[in-house]
Amino acid sequence: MDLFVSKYINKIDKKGRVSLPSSFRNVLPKANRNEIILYKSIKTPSIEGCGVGRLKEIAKRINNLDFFSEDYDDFSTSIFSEIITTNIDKEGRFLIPEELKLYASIKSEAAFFGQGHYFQIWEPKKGLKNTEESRRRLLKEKKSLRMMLTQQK
Amino acid sequence: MDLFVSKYINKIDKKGRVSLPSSFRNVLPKANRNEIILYKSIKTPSIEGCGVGRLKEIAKRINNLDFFSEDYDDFSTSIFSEIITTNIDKEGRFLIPEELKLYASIKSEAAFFGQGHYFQIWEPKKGLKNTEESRRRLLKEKKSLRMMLTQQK
DNA sequence: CATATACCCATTGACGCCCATATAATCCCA
DNA sequence: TGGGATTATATGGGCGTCAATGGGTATATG
Repeated sequence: MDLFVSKYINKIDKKGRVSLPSSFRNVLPKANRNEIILYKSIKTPSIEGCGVGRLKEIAKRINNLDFFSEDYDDFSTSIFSEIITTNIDKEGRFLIPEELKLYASIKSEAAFFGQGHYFQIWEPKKGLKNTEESRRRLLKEKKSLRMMLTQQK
Repeated sequence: MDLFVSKYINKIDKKGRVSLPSSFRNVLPKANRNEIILYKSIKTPSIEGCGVGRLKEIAKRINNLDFFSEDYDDFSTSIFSEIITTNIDKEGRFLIPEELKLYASIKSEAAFFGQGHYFQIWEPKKGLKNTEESRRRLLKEKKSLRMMLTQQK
């Protein structure tokens, strides 16, 4: 499986280390399996992360925005200037930078949420609450969620 | 046969393992025959499952949504973070995650119901009851059922 | 020199792999 | 075509490996 899926809650130890879930590590290309990038989510108080390869994809997405719009500057500033690369140790752990932990209110535990081509890191309670709210919003339009899950190609 | 059909009731052993019915295993592509995805059914207290190929389809569809829209986040959160991949061992068994067992009230036995391109896993009694109710609902609209069953292509 | 970070080692529990058996389905040949 | 032989499926259990976690120590960096 080459997608970030499922959710995991891992502990942050005294040294600030936390294990990147094993299934997430396996999504990273074998070449750069010891490095990920992290940045503040634009829309939620969470951290987003992915392999370094995904940077190009993000750049493309932002490039597709209207160059002269306010959004363009806002997104490129918010994302690119805030990106932090982190190393993963031999045991599969990494350090969440203090600034990002503050942004996401993360203290002793980190909840990892698969998002397909990237993942999010939440303070566990906030993350679960966010999942519920997302689902509630979507269920208001049952048809679209069903379609997404059951449609045949 | 490349569809999930028929129903089976299998036991869950001490370790939590349960056999995926052989005919279901044969529906999975030989390439990814050792992995399936599971998620909570939207409309019923049951688990739905299918091969990983379907997940990639879903990923593609979500990826085509506007990256910066709220829908994008809602879909990827509700789907990717809720999906769980499980491995199938050499004997054709897999583990049903605790959270999903709770959701479906599954304890010692699991009932598998073929649903064509996917399948459902139920607590046996609930599953059979659901089948009856489904059929009863259909019979109330005999006309449409007749049409469905007798129509020639 | 002080703090932060990487590396190494250890522990625990969960999971995957292997082997075994009983029942059911299929085959195969006289 | 009957019936024994072979294969497949569902199920049980032992055991090694890996993931998550904790901690000691070396190293780097300012």
